[in-house]
Amino acid sequence: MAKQKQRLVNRRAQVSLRDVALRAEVSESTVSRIMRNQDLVTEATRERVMVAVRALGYVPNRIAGSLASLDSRLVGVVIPSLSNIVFPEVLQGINAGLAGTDRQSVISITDYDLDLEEVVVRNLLAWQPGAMLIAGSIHTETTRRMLDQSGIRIVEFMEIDNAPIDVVIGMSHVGAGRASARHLVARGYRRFGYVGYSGTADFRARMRYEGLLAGLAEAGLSLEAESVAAGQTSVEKGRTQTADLYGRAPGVEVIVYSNDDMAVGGLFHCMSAGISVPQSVALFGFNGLDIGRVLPQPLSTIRSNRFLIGRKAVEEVLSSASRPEGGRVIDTGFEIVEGATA
Amino acid sequence: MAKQKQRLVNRRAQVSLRDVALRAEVSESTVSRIMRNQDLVTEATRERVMVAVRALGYVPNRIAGSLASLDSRLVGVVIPSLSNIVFPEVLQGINAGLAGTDRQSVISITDYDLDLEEVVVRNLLAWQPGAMLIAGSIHTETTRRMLDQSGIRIVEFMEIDNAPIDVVIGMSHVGAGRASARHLVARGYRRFGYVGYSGTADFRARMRYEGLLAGLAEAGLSLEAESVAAGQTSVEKGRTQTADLYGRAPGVEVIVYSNDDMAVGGLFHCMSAGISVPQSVALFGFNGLDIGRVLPQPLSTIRSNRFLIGRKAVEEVLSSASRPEGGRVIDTGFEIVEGATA
DNA sequence: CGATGTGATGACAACGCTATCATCATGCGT
DNA sequence: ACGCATGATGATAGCGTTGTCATCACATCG
Repeated sequence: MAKQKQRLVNRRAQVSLRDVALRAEVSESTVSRIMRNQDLVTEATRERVMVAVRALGYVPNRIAGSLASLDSRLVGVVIPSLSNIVFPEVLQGINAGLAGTDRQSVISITDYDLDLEEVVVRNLLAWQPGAMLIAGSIHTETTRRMLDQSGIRIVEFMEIDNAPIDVVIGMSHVGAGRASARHLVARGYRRFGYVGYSGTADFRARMRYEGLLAGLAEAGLSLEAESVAAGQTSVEKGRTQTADLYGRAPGVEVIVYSNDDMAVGGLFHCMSAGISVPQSVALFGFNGLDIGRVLPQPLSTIRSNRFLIGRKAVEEVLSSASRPEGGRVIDTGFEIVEGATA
Repeated sequence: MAKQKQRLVNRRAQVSLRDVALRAEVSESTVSRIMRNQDLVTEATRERVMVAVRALGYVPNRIAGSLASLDSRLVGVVIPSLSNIVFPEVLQGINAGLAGTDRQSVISITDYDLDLEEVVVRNLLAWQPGAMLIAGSIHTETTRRMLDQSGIRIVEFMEIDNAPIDVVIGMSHVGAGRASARHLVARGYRRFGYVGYSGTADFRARMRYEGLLAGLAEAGLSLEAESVAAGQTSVEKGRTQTADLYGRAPGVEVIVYSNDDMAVGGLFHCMSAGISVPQSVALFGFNGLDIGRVLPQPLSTIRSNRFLIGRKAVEEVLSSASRPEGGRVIDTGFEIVEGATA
């Protein structure tokens, strides 16, 4: 006689496959097939089962399904922030790529903190995602190892300045910084200023900054002044830092910004302070945000394509379950937007 | 003799609890306890197990864990869009509320489509979330029933103009529309124009619009002209629709916008076209976005608090696992921002 | 007319954990 | 020395699905 263990309480709560099967007088297998739209089921049976499904308000349990099939149909997404508009834009691209598939994204935020990123990646990996999309290619050693050893597809997106674990998608930020310098030097500017925000956390902003310096150095130039704010990017900081920098170094001919947010703030400062742009001082941003295009004076900047990056990242992981030999680099490029501020 | 079924391939892939237990020469129970930080384990044993965990690179499988414990520790989030900045702002609040807890949000986008919302809610419910946060309180009958019958905590956020399933958090958009009208009438404006975007999809914009009409009616007034663009909100549309409306009805004294994006576009149009604001025409927005504050001319608008809405929504569902009797309405209010454009 | 598909359904063991109960030393009071 | 908490660990039955094979009723064909 088998020993019977009895639970104190019945842990089962929800309507399950079994309930539907009992009600429709078929096996659980049949209900399962119908719920997954597999064929091989008679129309009459399907109808009978669906009646039971509707009557009971049955909703399949994907947690159980994922465990049984060893496939969660989840895609992990890791981004540093939601307050910088570029990341929601990437998310839109990811969303567009996932639309119509049966995959679901799970998003986590790192606040530009590599240690938090490590925690977040571990927690996401625990959900057995089929792929992981992560912003940037600078991680802790442990994060890299976890991602690598997971065996799933990994896309590092935004910048392509470093070696990939699997695939990187984006543009060269060092290249963009250098391109800014060359472009502005070619237009005759010689006295440069820089306005940015806390350089330590945002590696891409730092890469652009370094590309800028390198580009200036090629022409035998360097920055005359810079003003960097702490914390996250904002239009307001662009405004205050521009006031600060231009007050200290009114001789600069052009100010290069870490990004468009800051540059827009700079333009607003100039408009308010009666500083003519680009005659008295020229302004140059980065990102190519929509807002820059519709300003009274269109912003001169470099456009990257965040939506495309997100969509291509998804396309890449959906295209194959295995990693390409030796990694892959997908350059989505960038484009100088002439504008009217430089 | 027991019949032995053999799988064609070994479906097991990952390092599991069993592997760790074997290596550390303890039972699976003990490893499980340690991974969940339960006490009752000797320090020596814990150390031995952790060595094995690290050696094997073991990552717990939350799908299996959730199934066994009947608790996914997931919070479903449903929003209409990522391209309207207010939703990422709510997400930030949600993220802040969830930080430090062991819950993880899962986000889905509806594109302002109630049928898609239904699909998305069903798919999210399949993940057995412990709570669901959903933008708006207008849903299909089926969506409402699914949410209601799920038994989990449901927060409908953004507007509080309708009856809750469980809890609603936000502000009255009809009230905000009416407040705009009263405020502007009190300031002496009589000839009103309206600029917005496709009213059918964004119910909140429509509520504000109707509140505006109601407020104007109180003063015996009505809209002299309106210009509504199709599709999603953008600064650019604000600009083009303003040009359209002001061209057709140059006599309007004030233009009320569906939101700040559009209003900023309107201001840019006026700046470019040399229309003095607010002398020739006044502009009034809605949302209280950061950008409005730092414009050369601060935007007059109504501020809502999206971050707060997100954070409070999370606090509410974390505070209790059961729904309050008869529902609950949490008003986060709104505030008229005087600005310089009206 | 029996062999042989073929299409529809059922049975049941995984999947990797957690909850629950069982077990087994120890220490302690009496 | 004995009974009994107490603390640490083990054994095992689920959790709600899916994958795989088995079964069974018919139709088809040479």
